[in-house]
Amino acid sequence: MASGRQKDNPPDEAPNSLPLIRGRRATSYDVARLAGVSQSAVSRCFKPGASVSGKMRERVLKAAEELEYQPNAIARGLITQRSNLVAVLVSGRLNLYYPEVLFRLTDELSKVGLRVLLFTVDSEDDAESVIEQAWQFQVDGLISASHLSRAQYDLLQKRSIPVVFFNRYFTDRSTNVVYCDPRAQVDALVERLVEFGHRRFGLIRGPKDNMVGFERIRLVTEALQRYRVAEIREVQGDFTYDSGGAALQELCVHPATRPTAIICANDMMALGCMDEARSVLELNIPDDLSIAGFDGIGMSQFASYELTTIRQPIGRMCQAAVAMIAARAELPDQSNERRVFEGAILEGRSIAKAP
Amino acid sequence: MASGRQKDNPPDEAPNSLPLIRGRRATSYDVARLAGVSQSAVSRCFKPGASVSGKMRERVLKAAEELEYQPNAIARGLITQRSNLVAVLVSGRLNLYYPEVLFRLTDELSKVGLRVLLFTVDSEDDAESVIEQAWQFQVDGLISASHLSRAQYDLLQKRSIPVVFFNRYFTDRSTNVVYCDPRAQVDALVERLVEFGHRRFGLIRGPKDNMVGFERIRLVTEALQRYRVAEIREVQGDFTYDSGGAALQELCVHPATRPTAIICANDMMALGCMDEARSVLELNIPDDLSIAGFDGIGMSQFASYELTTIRQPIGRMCQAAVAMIAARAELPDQSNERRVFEGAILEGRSIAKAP
DNA sequence: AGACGTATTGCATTCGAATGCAAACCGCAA
DNA sequence: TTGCGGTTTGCATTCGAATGCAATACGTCT
Repeated sequence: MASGRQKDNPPDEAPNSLPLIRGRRATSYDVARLAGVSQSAVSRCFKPGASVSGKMRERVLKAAEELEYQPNAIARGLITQRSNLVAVLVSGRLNLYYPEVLFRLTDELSKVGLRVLLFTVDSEDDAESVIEQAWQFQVDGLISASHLSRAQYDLLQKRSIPVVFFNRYFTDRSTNVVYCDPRAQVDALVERLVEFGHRRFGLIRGPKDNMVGFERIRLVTEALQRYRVAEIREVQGDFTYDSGGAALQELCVHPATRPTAIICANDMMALGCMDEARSVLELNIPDDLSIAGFDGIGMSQFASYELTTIRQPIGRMCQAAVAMIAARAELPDQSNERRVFEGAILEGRSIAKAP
Repeated sequence: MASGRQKDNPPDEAPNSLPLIRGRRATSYDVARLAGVSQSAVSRCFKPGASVSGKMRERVLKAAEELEYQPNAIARGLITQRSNLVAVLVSGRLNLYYPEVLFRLTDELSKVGLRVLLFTVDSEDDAESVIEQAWQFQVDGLISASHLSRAQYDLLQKRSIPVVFFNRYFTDRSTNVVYCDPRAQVDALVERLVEFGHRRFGLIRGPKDNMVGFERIRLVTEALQRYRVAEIREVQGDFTYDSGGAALQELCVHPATRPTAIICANDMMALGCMDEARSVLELNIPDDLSIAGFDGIGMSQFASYELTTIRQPIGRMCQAAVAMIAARAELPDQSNERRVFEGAILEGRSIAKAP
């Protein structure tokens, strides 16, 4: 009775019937029947390293091919408790930095047999529901390139879903992190600007809740203080192009004492800044105003900008993130890891001697 | 024996134990036990529109909350034959147009309870394996914003996976398509340029295998012929920034007879073109050379470019694509649908009177 | 109270693949 | 031939939720 799955179906049409049996996809039972073996045998033939004789494997694979059988990932996930899905969270506001990361992550993940369940997150509420979704789908791990609250992270921990943060972290929690530390390059950049004679600096921050942006500006500030630069004006941006232009206006309300060098927490704002400087304030970059950014996004190197910026080694960072999540999908209880990468200065033409 | 799932487990610790029972997630059985009802009752409480009394629903939901129970999407998918996953295929080469589409699609899909299984596709071989993957995961549908071969499409058809093409289609197959037809805008644009006195045109094509790029250039050519413009030079690009610059060089090998107006099959190439014109050929845009593009990507409106371009109503197109795929996930056997959207001219400052 | 109709609930089975265990098989040596 | 060790194979069960069907509870009317 319980064993009766094999051939107590209503008398079939031809045994070697069409690939799609009555519109349904072929199952391991169909293959087993056609090959004249048990369902378990079929299953084993698709599991690398299982104990199967050559003869058997051959017969099964032939039958499988004939029926166009592919193991059902859903059923497999149910029994193995591994979905082979990784949730990837990216911020939706179009930062042009995220897509690059996202595509790289996707490629790397697929190399190790993991699929991307994509979520865009724009607010903490979004993140809330994303976590529920990810949980429902039994994801094997989660890579977050967007903001998560501590409570949300703790929830993931409790549910033992491995998490890797991409370019963000908590100061008061140990987590898996892939991170780019631009310290050395910030120093070099600031030294360079100071040597160029800049004494009045403008800094454009990222959104308040963003660690990376905050950290970048902090490093710049510290470096400037080391060089005894006193005139530092900071204004708030939100990583978007428009906010870069607006921030520049704010920095230049008193034209006489405006900064001669501006460092933006990301490239996108730097571009906004350059455009605003040229087209509205009618300043020459870099002769009248030096501008630098962070990230090294593709368009920062377009001929119109040639921005000097501190680039992240995105490719290697994505590889690292995937390696970390894959390892933890395999063996969930590994200790947290923190991989820090160096940045690199991308020499553009957006900085020069102070006017 | 067969019924023995309910309480023949080894004697449990406390019945109202921790949310994660021995590290495992709570199942509907756990909830049922805690609430003192059957598993089916729990299932029904999570199915909208099922027949459940208020009393029961209350008890179950309370128990579920206590155990932090969420239905397991994998198990549900197995039995219902619906995964609630939609495969989204985008081209990986960084076109800056895809990310925008991708994020929009993701948002819209999540509104109707569908999740995105993301795949990047750079070659036909990629597509091959993507289709296998999608099939393994029993996706409820597939939205393709990248190239698929006819054979691949036919395979999806045979497996009765609903497919919606985004901005591409076959001329010899009926498919579900969401598409932007820029005909009217192309006419208007060409008329405008001709009125501006342009007589020598350069056209920069997209990659050979791309329908949309081809179609755009075809429409432009036809419009130009209608206006009796004879001097049309076409060169090949591949949608990237760099190829735009290279194409411009090609068009200007004989400076004396170079085009005075250039239309590019997408914005990205138009930007490359503008930059090349300004920084290498030292031409003024738009006074020496008019340039126009297609897409209306965000950066085409940056102050450095202010490109005149034909925009796609991406938002509405994504909504349409999602509506189509959602409907077909629900009822697979609907006839194919073809939704065509109008473009819109985005007035920039990149075109002017012929020199 | 009894009869009937409707709204709830539970039982048992199902989806498709993986796997522990036992049975069957093979080869080889005694 | 028998016996032993190792390899293949199959049996039966499992994962977690959904659902057709039968059984029960509940309410209403006579």
